Amino acid sequence: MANIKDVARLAGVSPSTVSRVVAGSSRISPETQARVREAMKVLNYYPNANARSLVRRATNAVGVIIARPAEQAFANPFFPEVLRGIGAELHRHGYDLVLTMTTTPEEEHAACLRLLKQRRVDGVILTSSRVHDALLEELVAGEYPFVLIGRAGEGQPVSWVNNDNVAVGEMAVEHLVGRGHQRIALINGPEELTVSLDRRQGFRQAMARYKLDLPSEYEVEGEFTKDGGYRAMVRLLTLPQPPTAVFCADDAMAVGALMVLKERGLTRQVALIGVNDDPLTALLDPPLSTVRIPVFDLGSTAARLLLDGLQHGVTGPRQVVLPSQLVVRESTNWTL
Amino acid sequence: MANIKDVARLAGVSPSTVSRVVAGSSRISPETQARVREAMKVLNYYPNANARSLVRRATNAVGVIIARPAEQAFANPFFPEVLRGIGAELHRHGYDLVLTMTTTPEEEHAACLRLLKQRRVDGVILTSSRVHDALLEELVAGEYPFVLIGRAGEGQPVSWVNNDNVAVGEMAVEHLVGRGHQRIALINGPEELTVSLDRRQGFRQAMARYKLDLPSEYEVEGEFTKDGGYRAMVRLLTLPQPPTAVFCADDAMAVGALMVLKERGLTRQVALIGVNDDPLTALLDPPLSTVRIPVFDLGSTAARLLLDGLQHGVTGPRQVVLPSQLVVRESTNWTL
DNA sequence: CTGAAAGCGCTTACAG
DNA sequence: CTGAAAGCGCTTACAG
Repeated sequence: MANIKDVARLAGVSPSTVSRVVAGSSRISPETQARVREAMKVLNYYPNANARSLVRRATNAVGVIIARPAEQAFANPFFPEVLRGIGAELHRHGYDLVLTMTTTPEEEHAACLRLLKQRRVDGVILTSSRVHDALLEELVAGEYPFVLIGRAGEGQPVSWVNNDNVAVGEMAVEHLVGRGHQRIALINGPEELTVSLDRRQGFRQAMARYKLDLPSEYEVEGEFTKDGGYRAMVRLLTLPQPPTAVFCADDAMAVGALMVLKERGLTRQVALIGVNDDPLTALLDPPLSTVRIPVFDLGSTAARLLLDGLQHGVTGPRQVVLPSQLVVRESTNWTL
Repeated sequence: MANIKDVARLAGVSPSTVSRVVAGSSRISPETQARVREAMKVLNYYPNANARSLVRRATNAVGVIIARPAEQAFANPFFPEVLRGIGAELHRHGYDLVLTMTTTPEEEHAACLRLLKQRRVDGVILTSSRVHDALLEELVAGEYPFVLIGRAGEGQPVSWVNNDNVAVGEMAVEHLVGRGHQRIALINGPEELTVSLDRRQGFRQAMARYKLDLPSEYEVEGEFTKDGGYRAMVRLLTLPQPPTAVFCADDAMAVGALMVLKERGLTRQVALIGVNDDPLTALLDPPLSTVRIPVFDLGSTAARLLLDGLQHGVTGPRQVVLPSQLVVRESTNWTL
């Protein structure tokens, strides 16, 4: 493969000059530029990014970490879609995306540092946000550029992009109350995730606002999967006073919950609403109501925040909250 | 950040020795090893992968190209799942994954060469296979290590992993014939993709074997999306003799086709079978029959083939075909 | 078993 | 406007 010396020789200039032409430096005469470009084309020259990284101390690559138990990684359309958003924005700015999929927080931690310190990516995007996260503190302490999809703790100097998860919980409850429900339960995701905490907070706030009774058995926790939703719904139905409506903190869970209702012929007895707007849930019987999250935008915005820092030196933590939207379908579109 | 000289100084050895310890070279005395390891730990040393790549002429990174019109990229669970398979295998061997998403063949071509020649990834995995592909020829000519998910043309010296798409088409028809159908149509994907050609070939072969009439209007082509399936089904239903069963070359298309049937109350008049086993299609009404593709395994096998070449110098093109499996559900589980 | 030296392919002050 | 030189952080024959 041709290197910069080959090009220089063919063009009759020094390697420095070739480097300047590649970099688009202004102080090169048009004739020299033309000769160099011609030589580059003849030799089909691509500058070696690794050599360049070494001296520039920048790789033009961003690390993305998807942290989820393997089985769940992509069962849920959230991750592919967020990746698409990130990829689109990185691509627009000529950055490459180094993808790492991890299953435990420890693995995530190690992978992230390896990416930054060994692979030397210019920054990192984390796609899961946990409540206590040693990784965040290490990244802050090391002054590594990174953006979190989700949110950090109050006052932590971290850049993040989140959707309004508290509002998501509130919207769901408001909608259900509007349909006449009073006994409303929550099937929530793992409580070490901020997304679960926030949706629950919104749920509780709205329940309190409407002065609705909220027995502790009405809040069930499970995995962000069909199975998690299935098991949770089974438990809710064993209660002496089962709920008439259930807010599921994720569409996959809502699908699992729906399976229980269908098996027992209860689909029109218990209202069901999820979160995410997974494309296929609209086609279920009944079509699932949901709160639509701007997943692509979460990804592209995270990438944009990161690149603003890397390219334009935009400094200091920035936080962005994107709005979500209620989508009413048959699973809740009836009055108690 | 600490570099190899810092470690050497602290351990009281030369950089060469540190390098050998990092590489796990055998000819270093245990005492020296211990001192070096201690220094590495104290300084929290990570070797700079870019510097290493430069001299080793290997990056320990593999490029993965997902080539699909943006909207479809991940609507279909194929890509996330194949990525998971690739990622798992790469991770096991300490390779990083550089992900590139492209929309046109030209973009794919350029991105692929950039990855290999500029970013210097050690090899590439292509996840879409087209019928005439200039890229393949360039990769072969350049002797770049790569593996295709799908297949190349007959006799092309290319490594690939594919599922048995001809058998997929045959299985679908056999199943439908077993249920008493004679008027069977095909809703196929874009014909520039080998996957579409092969499924169609299987479809045709089986139709011929059973001596069934196959008017040209019974083969409709569309995008691998819900919309594509929707439009194709509408066309089939305008025929004077509409089919009693339809083989859709992809689950997303089958879902679109199902929407048409539901709108017209024809779900029990026309049998429907898809391909892929998208998790949610089992929950539709009626649950969709399908042919299950081992998508994760396609990804992990592709990565394994590539790494066999990179790590163990396994040379020469190799081809692997993975079996698919008929999954019968309500959408076809009735007799005409 | 260990070190000094050369070199991987670039970029970038410095000098002219 | 252009070039010679030093250096980015490693690895690896070569020598001992």
